[in-house]
Amino acid sequence: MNIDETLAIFERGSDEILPLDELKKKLKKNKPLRIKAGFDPTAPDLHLGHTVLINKLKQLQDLGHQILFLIGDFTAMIGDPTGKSKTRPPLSREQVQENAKSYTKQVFKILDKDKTTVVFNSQWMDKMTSMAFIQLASKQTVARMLERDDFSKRYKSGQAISTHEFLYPLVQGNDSVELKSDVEIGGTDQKFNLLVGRELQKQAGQEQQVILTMPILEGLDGVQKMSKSLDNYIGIDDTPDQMFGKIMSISDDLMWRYFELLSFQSLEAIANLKEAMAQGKNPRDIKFILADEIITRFHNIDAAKQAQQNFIDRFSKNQIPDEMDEFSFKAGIKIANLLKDAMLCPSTSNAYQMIKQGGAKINGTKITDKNLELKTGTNVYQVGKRKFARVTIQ
RNA sequence: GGAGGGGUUCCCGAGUGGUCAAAGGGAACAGAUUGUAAAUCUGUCGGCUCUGCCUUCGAAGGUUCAAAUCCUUCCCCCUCCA
Repeated sequence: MNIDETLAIFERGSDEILPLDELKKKLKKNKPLRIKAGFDPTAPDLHLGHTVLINKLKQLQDLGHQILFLIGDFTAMIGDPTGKSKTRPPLSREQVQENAKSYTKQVFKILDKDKTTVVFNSQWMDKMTSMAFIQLASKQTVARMLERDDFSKRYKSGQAISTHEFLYPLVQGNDSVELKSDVEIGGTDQKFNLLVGRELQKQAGQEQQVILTMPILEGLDGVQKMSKSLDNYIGIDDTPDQMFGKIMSISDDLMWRYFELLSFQSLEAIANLKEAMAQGKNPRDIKFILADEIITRFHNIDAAKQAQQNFIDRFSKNQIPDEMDEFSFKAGIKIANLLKDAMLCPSTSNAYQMIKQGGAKINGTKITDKNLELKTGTNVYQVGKRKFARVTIQ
């Protein structure tokens, strides 16, 4: 494989490679590159947003480069301010370690475990003296820190920035010095932090790392980035049915974004699908294709087919799902309390509203009377289109 | 250290003694429509033993028949000056 071909793999789907010439130089040495990617062990459940980056690591790993998978257990205790409009609450050491364990386990569904070097930045940060830490802090000015987009936004809009948040980019940059990384990969929101790594390596007299940024994947809402805390994510541990449902719920525009960043189909194939939609093909069917590919990747093709069938049965044919939570109550319970206790409504007030609006059903029949006397037996209770529970009245 | 501004229901943000469970927007939820999409329209959007009752407006006290609104103390945030 020649350098141009290799470069194409680096570039595919990436947002920026800075500076590109340096990457070419590094590749010309014909040695495996040390490729660093850092992760905060804050969200123990990986989602498709993370996989955009991990897929890239996998591609580079397959080219024979060395992946340095850095778990920011030390930095997690600072709480990365990147992309946050608020100070992030720091995690305890116990939480961090637990998260890190589950993190790596999931990552190795994609990366080759034997070829990946996992490191924790507490390995060197715990040993750093306060003197060394202050020296590290002296390597960057406040004005430079405030250049960072999210810091300056928060500063201008009058939101709090704690001093320790300034340390985050420095620690991350210092990690690059410790690891002598050739390339660091991160999301576009990490650009500033990645550049600090270059800066610190230069000051340490090292060859500077090249930075490669990957686009941030939008969550199901299509606006904010996919994240667990915003509950707009598709987890790689989600069941096939969950994945299918979530993928189908995204907007048509977002579907193309997902194709671009998550599909392994060629750009040409994706262009053909777009053309087909313009010709009148139902966008729903194209979404099916996307859902199939992703579910096949994390489960298998049979699961994908089954999920699709379940989806069609459930929604297109308006059937109720086979599996749902089951509850049992004593006779005499009021309908509103039942809906609340069966987790179908967050409160009895809300339950009354749902009944009033015709959103509550028993076996598909609308509940119209809020004082309805419930007969004993087992029935399917439903609120809205997707919340079901099998309830037994004793 | 000094001066000033501010903390309102999930978020933003009105509200300066009663008509305030608190305007408006966003998000969310339900209904209609549909491709369980988007857009649109309608409604809801603190809790409960639900045609009524109870609890909220940074925290704790106080004044008052009555407080998100006034007073006191405390906590937190921001701006300018040093």
